Amino acid sequence: MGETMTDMKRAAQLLKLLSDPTRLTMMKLLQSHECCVCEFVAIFNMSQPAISQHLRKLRDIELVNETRKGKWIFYSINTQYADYPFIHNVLEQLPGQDESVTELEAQGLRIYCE
Amino acid sequence: MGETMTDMKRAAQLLKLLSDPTRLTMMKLLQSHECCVCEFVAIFNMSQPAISQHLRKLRDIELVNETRKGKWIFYSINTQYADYPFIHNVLEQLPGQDESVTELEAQGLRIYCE
DNA sequence: TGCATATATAAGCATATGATTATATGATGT
DNA sequence: ACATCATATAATCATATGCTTATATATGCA
Repeated sequence: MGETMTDMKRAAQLLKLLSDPTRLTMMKLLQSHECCVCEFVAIFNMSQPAISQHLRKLRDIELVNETRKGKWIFYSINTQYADYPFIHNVLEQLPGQDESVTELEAQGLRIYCE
Repeated sequence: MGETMTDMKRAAQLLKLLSDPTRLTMMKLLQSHECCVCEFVAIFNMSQPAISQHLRKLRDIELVNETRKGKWIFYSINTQYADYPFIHNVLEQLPGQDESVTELEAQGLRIYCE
């Protein structure tokens, strides 16, 4: 069990993507909930372009999928991604981030799409 | 099993340390062999100051120990480090780097200290 | 059609990163 | 004491990173 990364440069590149607190938390959140951009903006209390730029990095290597639902664009983890097991294993070691979503719901900022 | 990181910022900081190919490979190497600086210089074919500076970053947070043996300074993993299980788990997913050491031995560049 | 909302992109900028060269320190051996 | 080897540190520099502000694009609704 546990496929190993074939290439150290590749592994380092993936770790670099995860090495930003915002992106790392995003990925952890996405493990349990799809999120749209405006939810991330509320959770991280960060400007919308800043959030978009973090998501772009995750999207560029296809670590996340984007799906438009009406005026929102939802992001989700691309579990089909070749090196996803590696990422998954790292994320598994991190504390859950569900309070962020709970808080978001409490503030009425959670976006529900059918 | 598997203690989880308490803090996402801390986790991101550690991942950043591992996110450089040189440092990541160093850590993987150190999992099986103590190494001195000149061995790293030979393995990575990189300048001595560059190697020293990577080691410094690992040393600064006490992820590695240094021990002087004669004129050499050997580095080893500090397995007592609080977040070492986290690091270890990441490293376990990476391919072994033993060929580097084998090659080093073949070149007669391996340093043996009693 | 026109306006608001959601998101992406571009440009600019301050700071971080990782290398280089030059120099300092510390141990070994004569 | 001196020369040499191993390593660390300092200064410098090019590039990368992550934010900001401004603007573009796409959808939904009156």
